[in-house]
Parts: sequence; structure tokens; C-alpha cells
Amino acid sequence: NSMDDNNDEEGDKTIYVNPRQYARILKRRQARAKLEAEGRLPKTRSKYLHESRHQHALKRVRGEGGKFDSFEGPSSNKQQRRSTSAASEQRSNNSTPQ
Amino acid sequence: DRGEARGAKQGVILEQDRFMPIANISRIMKAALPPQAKLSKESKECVQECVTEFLLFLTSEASEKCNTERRKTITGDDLVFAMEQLGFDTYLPPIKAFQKRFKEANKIDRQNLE
Amino acid sequence: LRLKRFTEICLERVKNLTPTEVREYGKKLELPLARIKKIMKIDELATNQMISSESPLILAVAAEFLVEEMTLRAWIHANQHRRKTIQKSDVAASIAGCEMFDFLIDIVPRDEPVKTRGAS
DNA sequence: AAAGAGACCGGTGATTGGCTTAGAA
DNA sequence: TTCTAAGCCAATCACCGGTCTCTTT
Repeated sequence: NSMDDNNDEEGDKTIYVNPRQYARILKRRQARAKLEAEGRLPKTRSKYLHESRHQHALKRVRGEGGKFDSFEGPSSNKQQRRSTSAASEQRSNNSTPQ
Repeated sequence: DRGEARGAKQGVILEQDRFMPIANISRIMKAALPPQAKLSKESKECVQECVTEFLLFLTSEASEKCNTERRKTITGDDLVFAMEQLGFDTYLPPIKAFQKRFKEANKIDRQNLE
Repeated sequence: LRLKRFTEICLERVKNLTPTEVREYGKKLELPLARIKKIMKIDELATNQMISSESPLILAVAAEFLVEEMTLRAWIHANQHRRKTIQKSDVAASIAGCEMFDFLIDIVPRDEPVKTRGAS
């Protein structure tokens, strides 16, 4: 019922865990290790998930306080359409920026 | 070679497929809290990862039992049994109640369709 | 702060449900079933198995309970430190303080030295 | 016969960042 | 006290759930 919480052999801390979960915890640990060994798990989180949504957020109209706002500003100024002729198509692939 | 190509090669599992949407997690957490409570981004991501482990923890238990019993479908009963085995006793009454009503509802509109 | 009332509240939410209301409750679940199924398929064995339609539903309800309880315990810990923002350390403490959450031992780093003193 | 996988589709809510200031430190 | 970081807005679009056919139990 005891287990070390570090999978390295450094082994110092042995703590006692829920005996009903013990066996499953070990098997899950193996499964995660295998997944990691196959290189299927990104170890770091990306700043955003979708390039398109990131760009969308940058392009959105914002109020005075930096909040998102409805299509047009309430006070002065007329709406100005910025038809973004951003020609290049981004591959919708997900690169991890950070 | 069928044994090798079966489970071996799949691409990287990206975040969208490994975690529940962060906004949903956040909403559940907020709902359980008094309105003046705030949530750090780290705490939300942490709970997000906990949920994934929870799902896989139960799935792993149920899946292995199905395998040894040579059944090829993971049923709700398998997951309920897994929850019992793994000590999630406090969740069981509501879960069982929900499952029961769900089966009844299925039964009913199956009959209605005929 | 009343804490152990939580389990009872969970029960009340589900115990009186007519078959018609089960559908509504199913719709009201926060967690998308499609993604739950996708996550299940990450499991080595489960990838080659079939998954009944009720399985994601069961897990959705259970996971929602899990999040609520974890969050509540984390909030208690945050309060003990006079904080109004739940930090990752609070979640870690809530996990460390409940035997049922032992399965998260690898997920959340256990470096919180704060020992829960014996409450009265 | 009953039920799930997989492909397809259309509708929709999760994703998303700059500024303010709550509140962690 | 200093100064980090959470909440606040809502428009796009990836994804969810519903439906279909085909396969599996």
C-alpha cells in the first residue's frame, strides 16, 4: 500500500495511498510513461490553441478598457472597414509558439 | 503484420483532444463557489488535467476488466463498477440514480418509436 | 462554511428525476460528451474497444462532481490563507487532504509543506 | 435485432487579448 | 507597501451533437 511518489530510483519519500486505488495508479503511471516514450504528449502548454482564433482576437474591436466591444465604437468616428487583404494562407497547423 | 499497426502509430495528442474546454471547467468551478471567489489560471489548468486523469483512471479500470472478460464494449455498468472498486463511493448514489433514469428513458422512447 | 453538505446536495440533484427530465439534465451537463469519448480513447486498451453511449454520460456527471468537490476543498484552503483567489497550491492541498484523490498524486506536484493541523 | 463506429453536416458556444485594478506578495 | 495577474467584453470558426449508413456484437 505504500508507494514512492517519484518514479526515479532516487527514492526517498514513500507515502501511503488509498489501497483501493494503488494498483490502478501504478498501471496508469505505466500508461503515461509509454505515451510519453512514444512522444505523443506535448510537455508544455501553448499560449493559444488555434492560430485563427488568435488572429481573430487581435483583430477585434475593443472598448476603451481593452474589453472586446461590439462592431462599432459608440462615440465619435464612423466605422471604417479594414478589409484585410492578408493574402497568405496560414497553414492551419498548430505550431507551439512558446 | 496486424499486431503492430494496430495500436502503435498515431500522431501527437494535442491539447484540444487531451483536456476538457477550459471555459467549461471554469464555469463548473465558479458555480461551486461563492461569487466573490476568483480563480487563477493555473488552478483552472490544474483541475483541467485532473479531470482528464480521472476519466482515464476510470476508463483504464473498466477497460481492463472488459478485456479479461472478453467483452468488447465498455458499458455504463463497467464504469460504475470501476468507481466502486476505486473508492469513489460518495459519487455512486447519484450516479446510479442517474443511470437508472437514463435507462428508463431509453426504454420509453424505444417503445414510442415502435 | 458548511462543507460536508456537498454530497447530500449532489444526491438531491439527481434523485428526483422523471425520465423526461433526464434528457434535460443530460443537455445541461457542462462537459461535451464527444470529447470525453475522445479522451477515453487515449487509453491503450480502450482504443480497440467499443464505448456504449451511456459511458460518456456517466463520466460527465462524475467528473462534474469531482470538479465541484475539488474546488470546494480548494476554496476552504484558500480561506485558511486569507485569500480570495484559488491558486494551484490550493487545489494541490485539496488533493492531498482527501484519500479519494490519491490517484492524482502524479498529476499535481506534492511540494506543499503545509500540514493540516488536527481540526477540532 | 440491437447498438456502436465512422462520415457528414449545420448551428453554436469556446476561444481569445488589452486594460483596469483586485489582491497576491 | 509593490506589482503580478484575473476578470471583463463578444465575434468568429473549430467542434459538438444529431443523423445517416455500415459494421460489430
